Amino acid sequence: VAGIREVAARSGVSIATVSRVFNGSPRVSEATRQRVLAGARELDYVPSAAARTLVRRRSQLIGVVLDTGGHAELQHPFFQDVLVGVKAAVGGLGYDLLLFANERHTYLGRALQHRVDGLVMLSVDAHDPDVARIVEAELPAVAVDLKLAGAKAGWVSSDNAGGAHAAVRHLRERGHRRIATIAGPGTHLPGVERLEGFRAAVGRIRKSYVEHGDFYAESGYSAARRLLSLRDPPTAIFAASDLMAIGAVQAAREAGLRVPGDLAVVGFDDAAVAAAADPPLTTLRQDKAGLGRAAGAAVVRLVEEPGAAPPALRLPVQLVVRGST
Amino acid sequence: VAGIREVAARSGVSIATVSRVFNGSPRVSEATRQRVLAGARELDYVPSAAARTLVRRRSQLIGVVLDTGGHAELQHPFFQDVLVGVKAAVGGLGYDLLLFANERHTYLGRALQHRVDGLVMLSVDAHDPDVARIVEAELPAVAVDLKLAGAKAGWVSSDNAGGAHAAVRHLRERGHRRIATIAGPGTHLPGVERLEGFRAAVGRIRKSYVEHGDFYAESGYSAARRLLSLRDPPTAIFAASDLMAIGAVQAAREAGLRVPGDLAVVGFDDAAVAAAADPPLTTLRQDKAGLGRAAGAAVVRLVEEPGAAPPALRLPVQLVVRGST
DNA sequence: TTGTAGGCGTTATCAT
DNA sequence: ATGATAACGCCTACAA
Repeated sequence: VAGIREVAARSGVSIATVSRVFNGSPRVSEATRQRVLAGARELDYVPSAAARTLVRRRSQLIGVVLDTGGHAELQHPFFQDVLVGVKAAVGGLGYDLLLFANERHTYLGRALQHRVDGLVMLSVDAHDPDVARIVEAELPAVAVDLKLAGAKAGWVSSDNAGGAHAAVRHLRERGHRRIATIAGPGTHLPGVERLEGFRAAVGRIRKSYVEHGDFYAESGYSAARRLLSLRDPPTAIFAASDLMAIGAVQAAREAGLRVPGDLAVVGFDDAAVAAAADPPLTTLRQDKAGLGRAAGAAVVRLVEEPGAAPPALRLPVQLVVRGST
Repeated sequence: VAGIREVAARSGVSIATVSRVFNGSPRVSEATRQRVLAGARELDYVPSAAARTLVRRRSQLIGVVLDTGGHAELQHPFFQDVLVGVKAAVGGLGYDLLLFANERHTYLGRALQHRVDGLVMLSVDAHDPDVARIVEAELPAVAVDLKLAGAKAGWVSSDNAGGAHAAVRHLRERGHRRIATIAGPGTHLPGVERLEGFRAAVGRIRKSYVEHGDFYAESGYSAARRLLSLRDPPTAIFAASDLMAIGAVQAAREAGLRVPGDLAVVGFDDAAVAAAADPPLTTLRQDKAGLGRAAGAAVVRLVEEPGAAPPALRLPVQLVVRGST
């Protein structure tokens, strides 16, 4: 609880000098610098972030928004891995993370309140008016899986369409012709793009071969049940997430089908469950931590480099063939 | 970017009055209150957290420490669920979370720098001298799975011993007599307590039936291989985590054993993988979000109520019987 | 009920 | 190279 004045007194200099030392100013003699540093250490002095923020108008904080009003919010394992990446990237660059928990204000309001230098948005609705406000305010912001675009706003995402394409190609090679998909919600970029990629890859497709889910297992289960009860059921299913794929496998089993014998299933994500599932899931691996690192590094660049171009980054995805196909 | 003075000017009052309005002071007439509120809304005014922190000496921030220097830090799925709980609890009470990412200082240093009101510690080493400093400093702190004890420091954890006991009882009922365990690291409370509970439940036990792992799958795999290569191998294994249990199942399989036919396996956590695994894992369900909520609510109580007693909380654990036993 | 003014702990400008 | 000192945006006695 020692302040700059105590340190100044103890080392026999003015507070201005102490401040200079802690800000790496070259205008300090090596002798005094050492003296100040020593005094500071003895008093366990640490500059107050609040005071600094007030005068510098920068907080060295990156805000993280992580809540979809509705569903299980940050429950999906995907977010944890991305968060790990964000943390690693911004931490290395001297920033800490502010995880908004208190829901009193709009995103912009909370950001301004804490004067965060930038924002990483992990699970927000594309049509949320709050998001638009952030872009307008030109607060540095990078979204994951959402095409934020603005002077200071960018995005990072996986190659969703390419992944879907690879899934279809893989299933084709395995001899499948009747390939259906359990797509994600049309409100999310991955949902949309994986479906588009799928469509482009299969060519003309009967409408009944496209079902929708919400990325969680339960929805994959019911979607698969609908697909399997068609008069001409698919022999392969491409699910837009591993959890939905697992739900689909379960539905297949209950219908007396063997996987991959009677039905092949491909997921997306390569979440931890994928490898442990029965059978181990063939899936498209996203570089989740990589997305996080990219997002984190990008906001910081946006914050620190005046003319930096907002990111519009696509990370590659990798087909991991396991037992479900 | 509007400050309190702009709002004051716009609504024709002094900044003191604006401040009173935003702090719920009763010494403001309803008329002016409305006028001020209106003005503030028009200007999108939000009080600066930095300025507030400076004068109030409280930040409305709860710090979260989440890194074990070594291993995959917050990689384990357990932490995500706990974090969800913490976020929900503190958010509802008007606090936000500060996730330390920048590793320049000690925990205490970072806490003081940001003037966080309290700390939730999710994955720290019991012997870390930094932790001791926090306790001494009497900064409100609650740890998960670590028996922090001090005037303002407490802890929450699951009923590890009870869970281990339930696992053994369950295996006994299934007819098993040769029961081994893959314990967690002796440096972590859950590792120690689950092993103690196991020992107490089985009575005398041959030393070779106790192996150690680090909670992750790979370590469970190798531990199980050692157990299965004994001249008198166990017919059942209690693993201190689901991931290790899954590793054990894999080892059994490679040894040509069927689960649960030749070898029964019980895990701990009920992580998402448990239900999806092959076979679905019998395990002890921890209320992970509950741990987080308890920790979050407890720190806030420690912060807001001067005489509050530090928590020393044990949450119940539930046996979930599935296909692996 | 409302306003004035000092201070919270720093940084940064101007002097010296 | 170092020292005064005015902000930074807000809260809170103390006055009115």
